[in-house]
Amino acid sequence: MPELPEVETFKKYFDGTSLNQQIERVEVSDDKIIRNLNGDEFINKLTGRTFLDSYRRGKYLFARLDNDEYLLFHFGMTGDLNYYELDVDRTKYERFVFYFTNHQRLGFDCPRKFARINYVENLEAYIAKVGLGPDALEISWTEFLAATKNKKGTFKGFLLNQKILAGVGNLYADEVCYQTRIHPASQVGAIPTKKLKAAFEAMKDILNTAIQRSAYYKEYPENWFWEWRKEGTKSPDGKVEVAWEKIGGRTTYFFPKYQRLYTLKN
DNA sequence: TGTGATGTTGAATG
DNA sequence: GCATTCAACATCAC
Repeated sequence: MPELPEVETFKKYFDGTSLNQQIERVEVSDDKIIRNLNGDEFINKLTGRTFLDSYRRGKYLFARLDNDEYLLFHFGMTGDLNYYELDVDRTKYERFVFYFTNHQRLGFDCPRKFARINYVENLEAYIAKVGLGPDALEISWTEFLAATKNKKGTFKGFLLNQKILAGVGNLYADEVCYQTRIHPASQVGAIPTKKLKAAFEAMKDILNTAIQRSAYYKEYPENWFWEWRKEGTKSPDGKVEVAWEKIGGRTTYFFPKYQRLYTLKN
């Protein structure tokens, strides 16, 4: 689930449920995903604290505490938040849970344990250390264009590179390429500026549309990846069938010929 | 039963 | 230094 629109949806859920309530108790059932603290340290750091607000950058959600330090949620592939009151609503994959003073709880679920939780004392220093680029919804056209200069890598790899711009994942990257008819293996430096501009705008539009629909894919436009990104689908002009390859290290669906491959000379 | 999965990281390679 | 590829992470679902 969690690419930028999904994480933005988690942010809204978190903000709407878990702010301004004191954490009375913390329970850790598996501290594997907590990267820089063990279970007991995590419990000690969070007990008695209150979340005041949150900040999302790309796929990273930073929850600010009342001591001005942060708890970072990175959802990996299968992370999820679960706000509930009764035991019956606790899930099988809950890894830790905050019990608030209002008798509600916020559980963090993660079947695959690829999520990463970090206790962050200094937000700016942390972001700098990770090398996280500007948020995909915040990056300006000028910055975006500048980042493409002298790049020989694939366009798909460019979109997925969180150090260049943060938030685009595998599915949305494919959608940007598809809507703008750019072959995902195109070399970044070979794509005309006009095409890059179209991709930049498509990216913003796609992410915003997804956010408006709360990243709930069943409500996405009918011609989006949920429909075309599967075996046997025909391109809009009816001429080719969808193909897939590993590009930028990820399984990538695209329509050969329909999406133009730009390559640098020699 | 084997395979791949919406993500990141670090090592190895070119 | 840069780009790319691959394995690892841990588990589930098809």
